[in-house]
Amino acid sequence: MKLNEQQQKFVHTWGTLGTNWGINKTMAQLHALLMISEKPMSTEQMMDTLQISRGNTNMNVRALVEWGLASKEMISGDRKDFYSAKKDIWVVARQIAKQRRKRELEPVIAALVELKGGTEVNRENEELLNRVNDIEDFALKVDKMLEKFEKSDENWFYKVLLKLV
Amino acid sequence: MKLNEQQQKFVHTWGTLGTNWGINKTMAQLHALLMISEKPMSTEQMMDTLQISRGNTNMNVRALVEWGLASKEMISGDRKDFYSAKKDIWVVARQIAKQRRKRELEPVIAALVELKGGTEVNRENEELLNRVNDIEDFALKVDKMLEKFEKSDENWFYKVLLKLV
DNA sequence: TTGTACTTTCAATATTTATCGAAAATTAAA
DNA sequence: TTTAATTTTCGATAAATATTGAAAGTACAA
Repeated sequence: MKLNEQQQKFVHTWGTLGTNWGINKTMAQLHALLMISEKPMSTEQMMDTLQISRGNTNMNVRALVEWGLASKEMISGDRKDFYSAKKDIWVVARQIAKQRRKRELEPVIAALVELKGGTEVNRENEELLNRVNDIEDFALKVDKMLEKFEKSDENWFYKVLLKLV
Repeated sequence: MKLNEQQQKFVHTWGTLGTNWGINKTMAQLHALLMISEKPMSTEQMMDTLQISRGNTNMNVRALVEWGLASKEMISGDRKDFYSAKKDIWVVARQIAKQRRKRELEPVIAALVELKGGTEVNRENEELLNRVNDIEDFALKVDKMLEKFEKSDENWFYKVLLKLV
């Protein structure tokens, strides 16, 4: 697939954004590419278009599948695997929220709970316990919110926004 | 400042968390340390406690100040600079939201707007324009939400949560 | 089976990011 | 001023992360 100038810019921009969000460039660029491609793409096509290696393509496209942002497709009459992306940004946002909750929030909550369990309540640990309690409380709230978001739709989000603003 | 076992664990945990959130380990550990310290700390004390170099300490403590997560304090009779952290987790969360909005969201919105501006509306770019519009729309909504969050307090957040869940 | 098209793995390499430590710059007391 | 204490900068180095490319693995048609 040969990209025109605007399409290249988009892929590039999305790649940079990914970097800022802790997603690696290749993964984000593959995602961008699949989002603007009308047909599912093969590994070869993706390698060609983005000028990256086979291994890199394979690893990152599978990461996308694991994140629920792309899916493997079979095209009859062809032995290759093809991939396409979820194009609905709300679905994408929810999948990302899900991953981040799992990877960034849950471990902290677990760690804080464990920390509290082993901490003696005395003058020396007072400040520590205050901090841990506050953070845990906050983390649990954010966790709940994300959980809700994961299960909701665009319409819900829009309503919430109206209430807030 | 000599940390007891629990305090060390806390600093360590917060450091790991920071890493997952794209904040470097030292910055997060310094923040944790200042959060559980009852008194403001000097560069020396922080270096000692965390076993890190002067340069590293200086750079990261200044990053904390820049993020609004710590502040410089003068202690009369001492020439050194001392630092202390915001201890209210709500304040901390809001400051982080502010930074992330500025660094991760605003550049995307700008890039998308620019991209749209230079894109010819034709069959070839149809998919691209759809994606860009959707993403822009979503990004603007999130941006609004974060903006609101930045200006609100714990109580507001709690109310919102009640409505949602 | 065997050969072929395709996918996956992984050690080597490159790139990016964080950290150190010593020199330079700044600040404030003498 | 001069001097000493302290902070900041920055090139060198280390650590972490991403990417390559070739070899190994898999699946499927003949």
